[in-house]
Amino acid sequence: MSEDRRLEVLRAIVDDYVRTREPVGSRTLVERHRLNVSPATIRNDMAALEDAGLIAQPHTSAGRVPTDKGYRLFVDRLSQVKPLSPAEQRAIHAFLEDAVDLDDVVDRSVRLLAQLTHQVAVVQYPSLRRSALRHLELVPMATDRLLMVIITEAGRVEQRALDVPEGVPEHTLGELRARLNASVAGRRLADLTEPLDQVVQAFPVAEQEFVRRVVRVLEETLAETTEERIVMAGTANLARSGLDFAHTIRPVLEALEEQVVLLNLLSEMAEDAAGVAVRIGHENEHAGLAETSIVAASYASGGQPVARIGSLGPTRMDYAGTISSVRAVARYLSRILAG
Amino acid sequence: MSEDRRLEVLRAIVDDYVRTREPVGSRTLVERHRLNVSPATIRNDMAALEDAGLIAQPHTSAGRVPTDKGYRLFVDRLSQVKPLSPAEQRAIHAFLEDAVDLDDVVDRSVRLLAQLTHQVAVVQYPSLRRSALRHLELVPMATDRLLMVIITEAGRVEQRALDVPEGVPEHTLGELRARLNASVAGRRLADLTEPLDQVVQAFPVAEQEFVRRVVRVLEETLAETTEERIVMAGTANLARSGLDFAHTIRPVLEALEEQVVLLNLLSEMAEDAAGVAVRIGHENEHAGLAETSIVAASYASGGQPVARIGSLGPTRMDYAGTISSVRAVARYLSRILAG
DNA sequence: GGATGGCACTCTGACCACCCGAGTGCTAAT
DNA sequence: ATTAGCACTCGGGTGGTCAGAGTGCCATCC
Repeated sequence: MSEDRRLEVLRAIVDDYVRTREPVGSRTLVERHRLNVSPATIRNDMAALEDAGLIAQPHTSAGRVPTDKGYRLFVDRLSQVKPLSPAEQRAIHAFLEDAVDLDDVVDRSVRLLAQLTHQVAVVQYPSLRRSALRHLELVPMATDRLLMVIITEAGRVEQRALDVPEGVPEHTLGELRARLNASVAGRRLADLTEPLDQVVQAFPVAEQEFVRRVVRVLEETLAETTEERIVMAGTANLARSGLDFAHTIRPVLEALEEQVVLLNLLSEMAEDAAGVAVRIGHENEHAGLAETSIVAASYASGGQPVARIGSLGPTRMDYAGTISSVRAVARYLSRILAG
Repeated sequence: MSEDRRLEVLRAIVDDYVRTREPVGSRTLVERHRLNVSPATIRNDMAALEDAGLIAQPHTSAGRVPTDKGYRLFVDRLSQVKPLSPAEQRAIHAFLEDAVDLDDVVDRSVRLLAQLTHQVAVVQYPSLRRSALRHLELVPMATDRLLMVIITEAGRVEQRALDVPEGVPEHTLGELRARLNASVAGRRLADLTEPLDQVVQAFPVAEQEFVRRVVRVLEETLAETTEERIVMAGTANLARSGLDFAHTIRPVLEALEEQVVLLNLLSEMAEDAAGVAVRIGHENEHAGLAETSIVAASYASGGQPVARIGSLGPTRMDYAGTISSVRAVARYLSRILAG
């Protein structure tokens, strides 16, 4: 009983099942794929695959269906990349290139990915923490209130109001603004503690309390993870693949409404050598996502990965195609943000 | 044949059908509601209601179901307000009050409304156009590039980058900033054209081109409707009421993904005396929403209505309850934004 | 003239029995 | 190790029957 053929059978089962959504039996398998052995032989292989927990039958006397474990092995060892056509590549690039600002880039990316994969697409906004800073502004709103505006290399703009002691002179503010910009520009949060300390020291002791407060708010804002945002598109595609879910798509929709769930998920996922991460069915902690798989990849801004994008659908998905699409969009997204 | 009783019968049919999701027949109707007449009488009334297009039967020998027109009449003349309990009112207020900024307020509002109505809730961000401005900032990003930050009374912050001629002196920028703030603060877009004109005139001719450009970008940004944003919650509730839709919830999800559709819808809807607008089934232009009803109300900031919130569900919905909830949330939202 | 009781008619949905086909596992032969 | 053959299982489709809920209509009553 050849090990190779067994894996070939698994691959064939996954292919067929993904295409037809029907449990696949031994006869149809030998007919559709050119395995030059008899159905009986395949049955033996299937029995072995079932023992190994890679496939299962929904009920006696039905064909076989891949299990999560089966899909996992398929993804890790059997699926071959399905490169996008040059036309598709051009289309992606052209579409993203027309974006006018960061919001627009993110919006276009997520729609694009949803359309390419026919699934639910999610895009995480560039993390403040991991982004390099471009500019920082302090705007007086009242005598005792400042607005801090932070602009990152990726184009993200974040603002935060803070209370300050009354009567800080305008020139102090101006100096602080200048020094802060000189020390933060082009740096990321991790490299910021020391330069910011130096900024504080540069001021006379009497003003240090005020400066320290500003610096602390800046650090807090950058470190804060609650500001992580996600956008989503293609939820309607879930309804189309509704038949792939045991009962309803409700638990999935519920999980998707909890942005926290998605954010955790995306950040937990470990990427393989090719830069793509895949979570299959029950590998997801969240119960509502037990029947869904997620394909994710990081994108970069200024050379550094700053956030992730992903595609989510039923475990019965076209993994090869989805992986290609996710990777392609991530790559073009990085390219746009770099330019 | 009394007209009054006929309407009473319609009301009973709507009540029953909303509660049970089953076509309601003459016998069960007299049993459940204390109409002291015989089923045969009700049948006659039903025939009349059907002639008037207010109810219909899914198939011969089934009970009756309200039509869109029937719901419409019910909403306009028959439904009585269902005030929220004081406990609910307090809960709403307390929940919204804890919000830390505008994003948070909007986010909480939409979740709250989804939970109260068990339907899909949408909240439109305060319109820039209709909001009063609080502050305006000009931040130099490069020698030939400015960032304009606009802050509204409602707390919305909007930014826009613009190219400017090289070498505008710092003091010109400072003066422009001061003059702009003096002339826009507390005003809305409609009242802005003339003051802005005066700002332009206040500068020497040589600098007017630059100033004019800044002013034009400001006006554009405020006028632009593409920046209108919507947030949504409770899509999972659609799955629960999936049985209320002819086939799948897909067209509904698709419509919801097109923010433009929702924005148009919300802005088209005309509010009645009580400040609530209702669109029922086919009254919606969009085909995907032909089986859904929408209840919307405006909320205000600084005395002026600035945007809308709404609740969307199957036509077979609890109109009285939904209307109360939408109105309550809109009112508390206005209160929070005023404080 | 509106309300009612009676009656014949219709349609749906549940239940049931049945059978066909696809698929399996096992065993014996190659 | 592969294969052919065979007995077995199970789901799903087909068709028939039946009860129930509901209707429309007509004659009758107040």
